[in-house]
Amino acid sequence: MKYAEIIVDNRASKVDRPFTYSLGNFSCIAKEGMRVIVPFGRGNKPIKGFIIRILDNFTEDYEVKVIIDLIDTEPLVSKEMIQLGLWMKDKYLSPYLDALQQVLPPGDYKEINVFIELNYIDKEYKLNSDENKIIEYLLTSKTILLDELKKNLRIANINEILIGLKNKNIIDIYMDVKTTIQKKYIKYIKLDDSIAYDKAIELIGKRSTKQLEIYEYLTKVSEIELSRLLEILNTTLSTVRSMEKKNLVTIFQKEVTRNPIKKEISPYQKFVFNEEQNSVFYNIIESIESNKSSNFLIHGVTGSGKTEIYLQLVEEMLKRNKDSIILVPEISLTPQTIERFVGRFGDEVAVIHSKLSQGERFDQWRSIKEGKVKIAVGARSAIFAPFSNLGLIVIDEEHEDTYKSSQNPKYDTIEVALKRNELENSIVVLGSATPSVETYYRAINKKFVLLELRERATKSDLPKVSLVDMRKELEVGNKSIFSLELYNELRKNLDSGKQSILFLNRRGFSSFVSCRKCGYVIKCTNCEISMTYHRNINRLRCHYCGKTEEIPNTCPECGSKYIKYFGIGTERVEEETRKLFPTARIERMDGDTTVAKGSFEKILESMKSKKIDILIGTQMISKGLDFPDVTLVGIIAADTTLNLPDYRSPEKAFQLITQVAGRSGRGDTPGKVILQTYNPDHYSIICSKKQDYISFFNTEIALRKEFLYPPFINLISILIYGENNYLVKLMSIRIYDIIKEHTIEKYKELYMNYLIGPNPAPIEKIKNNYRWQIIIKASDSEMEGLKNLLNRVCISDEYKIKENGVKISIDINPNTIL
DNA sequence: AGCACGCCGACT
DNA sequence: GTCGGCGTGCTC
Repeated sequence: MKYAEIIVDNRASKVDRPFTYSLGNFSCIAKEGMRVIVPFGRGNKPIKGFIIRILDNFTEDYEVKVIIDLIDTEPLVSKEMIQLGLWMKDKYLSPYLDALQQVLPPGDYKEINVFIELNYIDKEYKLNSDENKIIEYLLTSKTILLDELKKNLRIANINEILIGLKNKNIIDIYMDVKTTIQKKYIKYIKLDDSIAYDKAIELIGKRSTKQLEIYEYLTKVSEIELSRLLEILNTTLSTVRSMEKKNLVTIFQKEVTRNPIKKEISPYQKFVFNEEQNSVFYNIIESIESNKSSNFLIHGVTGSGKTEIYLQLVEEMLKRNKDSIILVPEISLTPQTIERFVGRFGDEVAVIHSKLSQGERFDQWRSIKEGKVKIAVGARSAIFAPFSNLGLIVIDEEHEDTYKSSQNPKYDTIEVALKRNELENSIVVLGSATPSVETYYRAINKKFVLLELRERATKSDLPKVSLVDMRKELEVGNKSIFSLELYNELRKNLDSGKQSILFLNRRGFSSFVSCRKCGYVIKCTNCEISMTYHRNINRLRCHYCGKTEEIPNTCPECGSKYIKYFGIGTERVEEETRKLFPTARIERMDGDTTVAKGSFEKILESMKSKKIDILIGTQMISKGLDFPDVTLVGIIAADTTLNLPDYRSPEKAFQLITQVAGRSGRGDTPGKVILQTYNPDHYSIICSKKQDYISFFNTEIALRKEFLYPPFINLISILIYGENNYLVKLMSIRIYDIIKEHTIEKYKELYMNYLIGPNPAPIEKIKNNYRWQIIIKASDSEMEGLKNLLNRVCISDEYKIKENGVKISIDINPNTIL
């Protein structure tokens, strides 16, 4: 008799722990990763559960119950992936269910159905009576739900028999997910053909030219999508409606198949490496061949050809019959990277991105699990691609903060990759032009093999960056958002037919609205965040909760009329640019102009085909874009990121400037970057002007060491939030007191200020939730004990401090502490 | 989260 | 006496 630790399907935090059950008759066939039905609670209600561990014996002094049934015939995921999930649970203090969700098939794993399909009948093999019953049942219809088979046949140990049949290739067992998405319909229009031509013309009448136009058009095409008809003939629904009333046309619904339209991707040719690329590539290959499980950091300047190295590494993996995972920050941000992988490897690639529907997502997952593809390209979650023979994990632009999850489990993709590596013996390759301070520090300390690419692949020079002190511009009377130098360069570029990019890290028209008399700043009532003026809707908008508001004529505080807009956003940049260069073709790309599906790709396409002279955008345009004719990048204001109250903001500013600057001069013509700032003396600005990563790193790492920030220490952020500020504060104080009581003796001597708070978070309120924050600094060796304490205080509520409606979010080494 | 148990007040 | 209100505590 064996036993199993089972995670039960119940979201309540009180039951988010393993329960031990006896496996009874299923002892021999039950495996980790299978789903079961167990009796739970006093009423022994049957619920679904998931086996995380099999135990050979059981010695605790409580009674165990016996599982009712085994749902699966084989595990949903491998043992390694379950290990990975459990590791995340511990590492990031997340609930079991959330951690396991990541490694389980996408969608609701409880809704996965197992199907049995008849394959062929082997005449040589003699079926026993149970087997015969199953085959006979399968003959009635080819595919049967496992559940149905169990219910109708009532054969003891049916799972075992089925596996036997599967091994003899007589049946197929596979899984599929119930798609809960409703079908999508689109309105179509066609002529009612029971009305003859003459009769129809009479009904339309002589004055209705539009109706006649529609009628004539429909005789030609027979049927068409309603919205397309309106667009083509430039007419409105009311015209169509009046025709419908006369029974001239019929409007009907047609189901849309959700096949994502696959853009025709042209093959991407292999490039010959330059000397640097070659040495980096062989360095990695040698390490694979000598079977040293190793981790690498490729630090290569923008445009140094990192992608080609990844591509050829993947090719090497294919030769060895090994699988590869390629992670990119966010799929829509780097369409060119995707095109290159699909262009080179075609059908071998599964692409996992956020726009996939549930069903499509499951299909991609299954093709990976079943070994139909060998390469997965995708955003963060693709790190959990269920390959069985993983050889390579590439994390491109490893410094990007999308690699840290902000939902439970709040995992860091790089750490997960390293763990997967450890479990599955593959290699990890990180790449960036501006590695995160943590990663570079680890590389220097030999945790990664550091590989450098100092030249651009095309031998073009890095763009020349010139710094403009905007305070001096103001002194000489230039109140515009463009410095004289930027204006002149833009003009020059327009005249010579080159493309330019203008970057500003804030959308909207102005950054805040304030009263000149009393200084009152208009803030969102839900979020305590200053609201941004958006000219296109002529309203104020909160960038946290999306709420919009009328612009007041007088100050709500003092009643004065001197309400004014301050700061600039991309909308304003666009307007000013159009004013200065009325003939230029200008496009804006930010969160507001790319909400519509496909609009992002559309703008990139017109940029590629040189239908845009000046592209204005937010950080959306800073990554991975490669347009050879862009020779000028203007950074309107480099300071917005710099001034945030977060220890990482100098790093973020440096990375952003370097990445944006890297868009310039990637072709034959040397590029130029104009960097406008009000802080020309800040080390972040100075280093990015010189494009000197190393000196930035040296300055930053010294500061981190002095003020005790990562990588020298771990940060734990405890965010307590809820709608009742009093209760939130009360609970924060209780949590703080308990932590202090348990740590003060040991920690106080080590660090002066290891426990910070409880304070209102820098953003005090988001979506009507008041937020309080406690920050703990702890060394690696102290983490274990501390997490244990936090688990007892904040999660299992051993100290009974929980208040109704107050929630806690714990983040280990968070991205930002806002 | 559910669900049973139990301790108290109102009622055919 | 007993029915049912909800507060409390447990779930392998």
